[in-house]
Amino acid sequence: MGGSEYPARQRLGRAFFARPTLEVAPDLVGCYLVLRGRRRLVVRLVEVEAYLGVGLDPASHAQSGRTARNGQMFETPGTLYVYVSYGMHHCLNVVCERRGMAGAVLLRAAEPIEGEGSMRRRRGRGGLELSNGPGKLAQALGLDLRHDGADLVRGVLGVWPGPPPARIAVSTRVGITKAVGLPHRFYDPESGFVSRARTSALGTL
DNA sequence: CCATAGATTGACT
DNA sequence: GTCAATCTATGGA
Repeated sequence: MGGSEYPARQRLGRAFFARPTLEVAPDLVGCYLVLRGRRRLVVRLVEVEAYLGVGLDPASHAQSGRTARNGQMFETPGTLYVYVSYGMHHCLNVVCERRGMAGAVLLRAAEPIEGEGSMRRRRGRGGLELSNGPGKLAQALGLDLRHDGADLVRGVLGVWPGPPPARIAVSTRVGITKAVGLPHRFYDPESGFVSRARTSALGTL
């Protein structure tokens, strides 16, 4: 045990992320996101959304090709894509697909597992408000544009396998106005930290 | 150049 | 329930 493992097995490697975004997304639900800093922060991912590549997904930042903002979506799988939402919040995405092909999974909500005090200090509030939304999660972890491009396979931030949820619910994505019907949101229906808990699931995996 | 929408949140009626 | 905050990207004049 040398601090590179949480809780016991190895972190997810490049091959996990270098797959179609719609395969990676549901597999991330139940995984641990671990940040090694002054303190170790650990959260359990409970809600994610898939965003596809050029010409494949009108709601995706990559829909119309590469720009200054979305460049990381086209880069190495297993890296972090961070963007600023509504000019003030940060959102975290895990880059998928092979290099050159855009695709990313938005991390929408997670349960605090370790370092909750640190997260509460950053958020200025606690309970569900700690991390039950994409902007809240990024703020709780102290992640922003400086972390755009961070390597999840080798860096201080990583993803570890966790006990798989009993069920994974599928629904349409939250807060978009294009491609509203696509079933690209995946979450653990048993978690109270899921945002927009009232939205009804289309089914379960 | 100007207008507007947006993968959101928090404060307020 | 409504709405403002605040910045990027995009589309039209």
